[in-house]
Amino acid sequence: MAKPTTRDRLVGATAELFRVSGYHATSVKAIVERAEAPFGSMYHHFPGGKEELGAAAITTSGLAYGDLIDLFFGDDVTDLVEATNAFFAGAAWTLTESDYADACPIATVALEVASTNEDLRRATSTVFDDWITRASARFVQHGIAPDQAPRLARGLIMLLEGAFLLCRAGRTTEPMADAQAVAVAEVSRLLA
Amino acid sequence: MAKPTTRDRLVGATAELFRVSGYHATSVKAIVERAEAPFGSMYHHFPGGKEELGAAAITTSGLAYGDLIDLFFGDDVTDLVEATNAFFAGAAWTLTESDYADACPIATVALEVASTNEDLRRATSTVFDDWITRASARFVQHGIAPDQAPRLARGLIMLLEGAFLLCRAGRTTEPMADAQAVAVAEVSRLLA
DNA sequence: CTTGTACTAGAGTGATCGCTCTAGCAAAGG
DNA sequence: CCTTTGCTAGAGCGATCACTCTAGTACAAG
Repeated sequence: MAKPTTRDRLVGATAELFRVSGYHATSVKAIVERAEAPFGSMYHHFPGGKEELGAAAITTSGLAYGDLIDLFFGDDVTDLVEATNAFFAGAAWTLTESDYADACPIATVALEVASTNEDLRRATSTVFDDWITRASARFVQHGIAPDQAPRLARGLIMLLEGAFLLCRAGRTTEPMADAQAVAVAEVSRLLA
Repeated sequence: MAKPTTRDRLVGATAELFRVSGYHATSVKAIVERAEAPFGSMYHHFPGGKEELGAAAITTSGLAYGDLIDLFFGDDVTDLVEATNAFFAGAAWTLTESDYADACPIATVALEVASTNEDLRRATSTVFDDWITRASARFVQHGIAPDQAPRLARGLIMLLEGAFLLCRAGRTTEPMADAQAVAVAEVSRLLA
């Protein structure tokens, strides 16, 4: 497989560092080192500096993460409850496999910039909206009433994000299991 | 009312800045300026520097925030569903009143330090555990089965934290209303 | 070939970071 | 009175921050 372009490596390295440490704890120097890119190249590809690169990383990694929604709730799903169980179980598995480092790619940054950087805040908001739109469509496809689907989508995402927070803070997957139980109950209720 | 001690003002100022900007975007200089404290006093009261002051701010503001649980789910509550509605409605009101700045006092910091600073991670974990313990006791008091209370407590906290994230990112309280609906459904289910 | 464009490469910039250090002040104990 | 203790006060430290600047390289167009 060919080596990705310098620009792609920069975006990828930024996304990885954002996920673990957030925006302000990630230095430009650390990004270019991880990306094995020269310092000057970063400001060539992203004249807007760290902020522009950060926005690209949020959007790219956020939308890529959204692909998991189509993966877990795709066309071949026959039982929405079962898919929901698999979705949360997968999140728990990823957490333990990565020693609680690999959770939501944008949540940390989203909270950091929500009140302090309007451009980055909008980038995170766009990603969340994308997830909700995609999940809603999938839920309708699998039997949820159209007027209830966005509520369910937001509910599951909020449970997942809250579970990521508690799991990472406590270094345990117990909250994820509880989130899964609440999510399944809600899905079942709206299917009935 | 008497002016709080320098130490208390430092902790309070740190907590306020953490809530809006998180750990790494909050500088020691900004803290002492907001606290109207001399620079040297900070290192007298907190020889461990920013990290020790940060841990104190997390613990103090976290436990104070937990008092809201006893406020909303206290002895005088007769209808747990109604109390749950009031709890989430109060969170939504606080968000709009503060222009989406005043949400969870420790969530941003918790995600920032979860994988990078073990002492601070433990401080955030202790706060979350305190909330869950207190909420569980209140839920049992109001009719939830003891073996289900911790799950419900975690569920509501995760919904609240997830809602804070989506509300702040999107500058809307719509997710909080959806979280409220899911929470009420879950409370009702476990009361039946 | 020459020229132009896209990109690589890293030394060097001022600003700000967390923190250390010394000096001085206020009140209590003898 | 004098000394001690707890705290105030801020100048100054090295390190690191995001970023700028100049120079060099690779390659396509003409």
